[in-house]
Amino acid sequence: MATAVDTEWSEHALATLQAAGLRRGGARVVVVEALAGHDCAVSPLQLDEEVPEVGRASVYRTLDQLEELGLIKRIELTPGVAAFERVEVSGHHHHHAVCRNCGRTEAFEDKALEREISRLAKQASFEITEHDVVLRGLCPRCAG
Amino acid sequence: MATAVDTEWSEHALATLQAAGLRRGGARVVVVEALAGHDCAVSPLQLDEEVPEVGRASVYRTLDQLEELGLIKRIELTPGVAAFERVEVSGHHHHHAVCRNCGRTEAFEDKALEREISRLAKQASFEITEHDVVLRGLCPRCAG
DNA sequence: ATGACTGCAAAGCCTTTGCACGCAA
DNA sequence: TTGCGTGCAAAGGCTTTGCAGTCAT
Repeated sequence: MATAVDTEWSEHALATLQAAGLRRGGARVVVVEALAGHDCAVSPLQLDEEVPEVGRASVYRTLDQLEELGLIKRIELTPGVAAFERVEVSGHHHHHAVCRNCGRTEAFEDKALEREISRLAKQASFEITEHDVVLRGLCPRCAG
Repeated sequence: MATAVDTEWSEHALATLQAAGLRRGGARVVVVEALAGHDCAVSPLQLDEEVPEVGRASVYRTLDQLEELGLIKRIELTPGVAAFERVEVSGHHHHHAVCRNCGRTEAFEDKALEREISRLAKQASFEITEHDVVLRGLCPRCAG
């Protein structure tokens, strides 16, 4: 998980937007690049603070479009607060543990878990395309 | 999974509320009984419609208290819409598949999945007490 | 030139809060 | 009797929508 800006993703995202017939508008590009700098979930309002030059409505509109195109994924780690994460082209992804006291999160990956989930996805009557796993409890600091 | 009212749960819930020093107020009892009649997630507004005699604020307040006491669990199946489910004393529970087109949900249980999750919970640095798994995709009807 | 894109401000929705009355204990 | 519990209405917070000007193509 790189801490640097994910240029591979942002280029892919901008290309996909373009392929979908959307213009490379200023606000759109700025939001995509802001997202490229986050390795984990960001809320729309956080993002809006990071890019004061972009109107809040445009941040929300861009997030909608990116989600629609499968470039980002929506998750809700804290009740009532939406958050978005990049979807890597590789399919590589992680899940989260969230502290119910302070909201701190920890990301984790697990192959065995993914295997069970693919198995379930296949046996479900739905055509499953994504999944979320969230573990909740107390972080080391809050558990004292 | 019974389709009848879960009186075991509602009695346990009312007893727990009482043990927590809360009074057996009219609105509280009505909301608990309404919850006892749902086997899967219900939203606060749905619940409020079912019990017109109870003020909306009381529905929300009661849900907060029940969640606080671990008698119900909050999940978000649809973006921006909270939903609550009873927590069975037995610990027995299910997860959900949600249609991203029509919102229809399907509940499922899986022992192997639960095993993987307990394993992860143990190895995490957090003290994990609960977890959610949501599968998303298209239901048979929407997948056509 | 043309219509998509943007920012701003207003409107919407769900949820929470304030307050005075009513009821459980 | 006491103060918790409740309903109503107002306030809050996040998100969406309308509209007129601007910019990408």
